[in-house]
Amino acid sequence: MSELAEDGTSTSGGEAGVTRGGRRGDLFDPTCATRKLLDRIGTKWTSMVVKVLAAAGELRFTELRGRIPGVSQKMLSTTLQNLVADGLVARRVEHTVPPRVFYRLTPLGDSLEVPLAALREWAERHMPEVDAARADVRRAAES
Amino acid sequence: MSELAEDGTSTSGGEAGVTRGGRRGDLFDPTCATRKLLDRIGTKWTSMVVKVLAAAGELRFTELRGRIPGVSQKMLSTTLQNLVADGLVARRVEHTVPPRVFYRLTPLGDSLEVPLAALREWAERHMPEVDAARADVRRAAES
DNA sequence: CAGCATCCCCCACGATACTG
DNA sequence: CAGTATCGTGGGGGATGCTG
Repeated sequence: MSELAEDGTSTSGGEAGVTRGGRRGDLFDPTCATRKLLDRIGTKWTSMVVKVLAAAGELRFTELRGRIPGVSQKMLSTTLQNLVADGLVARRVEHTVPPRVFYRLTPLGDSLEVPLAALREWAERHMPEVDAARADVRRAAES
Repeated sequence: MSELAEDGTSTSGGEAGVTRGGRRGDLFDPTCATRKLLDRIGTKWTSMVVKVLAAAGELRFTELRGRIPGVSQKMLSTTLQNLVADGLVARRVEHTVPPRVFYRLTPLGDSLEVPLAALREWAERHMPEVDAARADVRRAAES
């Protein structure tokens, strides 16, 4: 297994620093697959959508909304579009009146659910410790 | 980084008072330990720092910088502070001239590395499929 | 060397309104 | 019902300069 796969990116160098005047279509990409993935699942609702779909199998837009408290329809829509574009979620439309749209995980999405579930388990198991550590630091900083 | 200090504890004279703007009804989902975690590791450099520290054991600030292409001093500093505050990274200072500061994973941080590595493996294995799906969608949208 | 302080840009996200 | 279009904002994050 290869580790440290990321190449240099050459952030410093001749061609960087165009940032200030405004640049078009740049690619700042370090080709780090993990970071790209984390950028995706790190967006606020993505992991939750995946989780809910993994648990429920197939859901309609509104059902999804109902199971994800606090999400706006815009963000749910955007999140789903991204997931569909990424090939993680399949979208099925029934052209009735009113229309019904179903979402479910693709096999790829299902395979992502595995490491994601592991992360969830870690979170539920260890986040209390993290919070305790934070509280600790806060107290130390105040005195 | 996300917030986390919703408890006021305004030490009169301190700098609490996050109340500006007044957010109502936050704290929705009970299952969002995961989301909090993803907010953390979803920040641009966190997972990379954890990875590098997991591989190297203990590193100084500059060494860390050298192994994470593209990171700015400010963001590395911020990231490390958060990781230390979260109890995932330990900070050790040698009060010499010039000073030397070492960072290494705590046992807690090490335990996080496990699911994180699983996620990395998924990414390296399946991100090509994700990218292919994206390209596919693009082509479909163009015609 | 390690790291704050400052400025500023960009974009994820929320609220609201409208459509097929 | 299942979205799109538009506007506004907070804060993540890059660049640069200064300090102990």
